[in-house]
Amino acid sequence: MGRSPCCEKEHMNKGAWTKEEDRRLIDHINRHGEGRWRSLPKAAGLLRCGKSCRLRWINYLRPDLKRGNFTEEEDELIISLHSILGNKWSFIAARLPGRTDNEIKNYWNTHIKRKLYSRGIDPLTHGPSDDTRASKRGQTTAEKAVSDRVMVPSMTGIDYADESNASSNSGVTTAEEPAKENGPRINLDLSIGLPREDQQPRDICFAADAKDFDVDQTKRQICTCSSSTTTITATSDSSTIRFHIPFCS
DNA sequence: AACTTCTTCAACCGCGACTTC
DNA sequence: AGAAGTCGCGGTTGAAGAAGT
Repeated sequence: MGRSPCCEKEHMNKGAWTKEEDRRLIDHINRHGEGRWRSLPKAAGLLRCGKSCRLRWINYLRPDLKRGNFTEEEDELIISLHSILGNKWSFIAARLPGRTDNEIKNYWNTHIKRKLYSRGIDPLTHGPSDDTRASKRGQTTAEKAVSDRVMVPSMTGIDYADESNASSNSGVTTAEEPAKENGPRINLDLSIGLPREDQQPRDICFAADAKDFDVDQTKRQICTCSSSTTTITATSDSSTIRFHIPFCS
């Protein structure tokens, strides 16, 4: 069967964008808005793949982008978000207005990693630096395990409180923690979504997959929030992960 | 000045998730 | 139900400029 290519590779421009291409893309999006990336290149008269147009707009041309150096506050925010979220650059970017996931990812790899090493902190585990564990490039098994197994609510403005284990990421067991292999393996597989049309305003959906984690089925529920915030807690014998969710009015 | 090595970051690629039909 | 289309994410690449020799 196979997937059809995202675009015709032949007769397509690749590499750096020219000023004229940028102008056409900006002009088209200003007139028609974002989206419909697949058909955009033809409509805008660009010999580019739709994906390439989307990336160029999101990472470089969007008017709300904040160009320039990262501030010390942004550095620290990225570090603390990364300690919770791992390489979930899009989630991290959602908390830094004007910054893109690609920009943060590059900044992490070129600046922050080095900064953390100089502080004696392992950027992968956010624990004490241990050169024997840290790979020189790419994601370790542990890091991948964390990012693979914790699905973070796709809303901005979410605070995470982890009461499980102050020294570990969200109390999640990882491939490099075989000693805990026999303990409860946490795979909350949480998802929190915006309310559907047929739900009451300010409702949120909370679903926990109980495959690997003994979640009380009563917690699989739709929680109605009557105040400006609500807290959802999932616990096992050894761990608690709490999502504290402020709502926008 | 010429060459090499290092650093940065825009852009590409592959894949999974989601949507549409 | 499932195939096809589309979007978005995260890892990786490579060109360009900076720094070092």
